[in-house]
Amino acid sequence: MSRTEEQGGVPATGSLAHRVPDLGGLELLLAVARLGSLGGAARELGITQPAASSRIRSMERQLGVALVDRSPRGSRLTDAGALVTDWARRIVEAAEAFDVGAQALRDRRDSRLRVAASMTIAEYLLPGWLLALRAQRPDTAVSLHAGNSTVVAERLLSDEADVGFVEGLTVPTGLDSVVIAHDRLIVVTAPAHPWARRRRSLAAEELASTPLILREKGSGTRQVLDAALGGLARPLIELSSTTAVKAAAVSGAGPAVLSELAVGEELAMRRLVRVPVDGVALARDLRAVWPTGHRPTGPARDLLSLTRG
Amino acid sequence: MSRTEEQGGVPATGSLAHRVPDLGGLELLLAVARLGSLGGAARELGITQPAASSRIRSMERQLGVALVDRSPRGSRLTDAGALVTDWARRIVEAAEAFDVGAQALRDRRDSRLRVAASMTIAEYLLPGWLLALRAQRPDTAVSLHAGNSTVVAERLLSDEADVGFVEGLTVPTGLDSVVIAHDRLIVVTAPAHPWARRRRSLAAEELASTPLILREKGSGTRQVLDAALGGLARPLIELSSTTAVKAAAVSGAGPAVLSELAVGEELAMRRLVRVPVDGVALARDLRAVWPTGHRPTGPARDLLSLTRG
DNA sequence: CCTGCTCATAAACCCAGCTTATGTCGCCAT
DNA sequence: ATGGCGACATAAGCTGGGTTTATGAGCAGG
Repeated sequence: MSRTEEQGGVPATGSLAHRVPDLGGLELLLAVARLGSLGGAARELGITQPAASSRIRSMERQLGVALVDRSPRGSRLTDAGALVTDWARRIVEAAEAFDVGAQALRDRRDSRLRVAASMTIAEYLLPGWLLALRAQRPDTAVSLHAGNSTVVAERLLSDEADVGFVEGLTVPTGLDSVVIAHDRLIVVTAPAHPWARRRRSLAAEELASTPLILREKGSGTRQVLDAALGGLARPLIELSSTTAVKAAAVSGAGPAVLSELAVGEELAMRRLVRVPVDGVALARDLRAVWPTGHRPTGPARDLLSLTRG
Repeated sequence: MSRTEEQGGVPATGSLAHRVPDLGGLELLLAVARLGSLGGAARELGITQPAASSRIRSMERQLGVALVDRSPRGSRLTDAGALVTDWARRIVEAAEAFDVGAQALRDRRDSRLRVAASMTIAEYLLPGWLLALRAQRPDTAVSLHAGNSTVVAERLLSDEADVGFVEGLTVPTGLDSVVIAHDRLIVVTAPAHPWARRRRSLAAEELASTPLILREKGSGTRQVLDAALGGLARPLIELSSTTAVKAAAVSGAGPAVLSELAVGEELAMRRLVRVPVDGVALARDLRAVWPTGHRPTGPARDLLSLTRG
C-alpha cells in the first residue's frame, strides 16, 4: 500500500497492464478451461506445473476473484472464472490477429506469398484471412504491404506482390479482379444521440444536410460518400484516420460515416449504434486484384478461396 | 539464437506471449502514437523516458519491424507502425473490457451499484456499458453477479442487486421491466460453407430440416430456436457453451445458430458469415428488470439510460 | 495399501524492465 | 555564434515476477 492508489472502488487511473493479467496468464487460463487441469495446461504451454499453479494464483490475487476450483482430481472454472475466461478469450483473439498481421509485416522480400492491400483491408480483414490460411497451410510465409490502390497496383505490376486487395470504386488498369466481399459505409452515432432512437430510416437529403464526422476529403471513404450524395456531404469535423472518426463518434460528437468493417466491434459492444439510411448507394466492392492474365496460383489462390467464402 | 525456433517463416507454435508485446508495451505504443513523443508517452504512463525508449526498441526487435521514426524533435509512427498500432488498439480495448468486467466481479457486497445479469449480457454487453458508465460517473463502484433469469430475479427480490438484465422470452414475476435492446438468433457458417454463398434467404423449413450446431436443450438460445421452429430443430452436435458452438462453426463443422451478440467480432473479421433466414421469429428482447415499484434511481438509472441508447 | 493422478509449498535462479545519470543531436532565441 | 531546451540514446546497477527443481500431501481405484 505504499505506491499510488491501486486499492478500493476508486477507478484507479493506473495503467491497464497492472490490473489485467499478461497474455501468458490469459493463455494459461484458457488452456486450464479447455483441459480441466493445471498440470495439463502447463504441459501444453511448455512450463512446469508449479509455474502454472503460481501464475493462476497470482492472477486470482490480482483480480480479487477465485477463478478455478482446485480438487485433487483436476481443476474446474468457477462461475466467475468462466466469465473472466470469456473476456480473456477476446483479448487472446485480438492478440492472435495482431500476431499474424505482425508476422506478415515482418517478412519482407522473399516470402512465399506476398500480399499488397489497402489500409482498411489490411487492418480489419487480412488478419482473419491469414489466420485461416495458416490453419490450412501452416508453412506458408506471408508478407504484407499496405497502401492505397495505386501502390497496390504498382507492386503487382512490378512483381513485388503476388496478389492484392483494393476497395476503390474502380479497378486500376492492367489488373484483373474479382469481387470478394461488399463493404458498406454506414451512419453511426453514440447510443445517446437522438438518431440512435430513430425507428424510421434516414432519407438521403437529411443525411446530406446534417453536419457529419467524416474522413478528410480525398480519402477512399469520403470519395464514396461524396459520390453517393453528389458531393454534398457537410463535415462537422474532418479527421484523418478511421480511428479518430470512431473515437469522435463514440464520444458523442455527432453522427459519423464509416466503413462497416471498421465498426463491427463497436456495434457489437453497443458503443455505437447504426442508423439506417434509405436511398443512398453507400456500398462498395472489395476486390482481389492481380496483373491481367496472371491468375493467382498456389497459396495466393488458397487465400482467395478463403476470402470469397 | 540459442533457444528454440523463434526464427524464419515457420509458424513457430511457441506461445503467443512470446511473439506479441505485453499490454504495457501496447499501451505505450498507443500513447506514443497519440502524443507524438516517447518522453511524453513515458510521462503519461508514469515511467521514465529511457524506459519508454528501451521498451519500444525491444518491441521493434521482437516484431522485426520499425515502428516509430525517431527524430530530435519527436517521434512519429512508421507506416507499419500505424498498422501495428491499430491492431494493438484492438487488444487494448479488449483488455479494457476485461478490466471493467473483472473490477465489477471483484467488488462483492457493499458496492454502490449492484448489477445482476444473464450470462450472455454479462459477457458481451455489460463491459461496454460499464466502460461508458465509468466515463460518466468515475467514482461509482459496480459489482456484478451473473446467472440465469431465476437467479437475477432472486437477487433483485432479496435486495442483493439494484438492477438486473435478462434475456428470456418472459419476465420473472414480481419484476417490472423495460426493453433495452433486441437480440436475434442468427444462422452462421464458416465462409467456406455452401450456405455462405447463398443469395436468397433460407426458408424456415429448410432450416428446420438441416442438422445444425446448437446449444444443448434447455439453454436459453435453444429454447428460443425450438419455439420459433416449433421444436423441430435438428442437432448436428449439441454443445454446452456459446464458445464451443462458435469454435465448431468457425472450423467448418456446419451451420450454427447463435445470438448475434456472440458473433459480432467473428462476423466483422469474416471468420463467420451470416446466412439470412426468412419467416422465422428469432428475435428476443433484452430487458432491464427491477422489483415491481422500485424504479431504479441514481447510478442504476444512469446505467439504464446508457443501455437504452 | 500401493500406484498414479492431482495440486501446493519452498528455495534458488534468471532476466525483463525499471531507475538514475549522463551524452548527443537539432532547433530556437538571444 | 552560443547557450538553452527538448527529444532520444546509452550505460550501469537494482528489483521482482516468473521459472525451475525438489518435495509433500490429498484423493481415487486396482
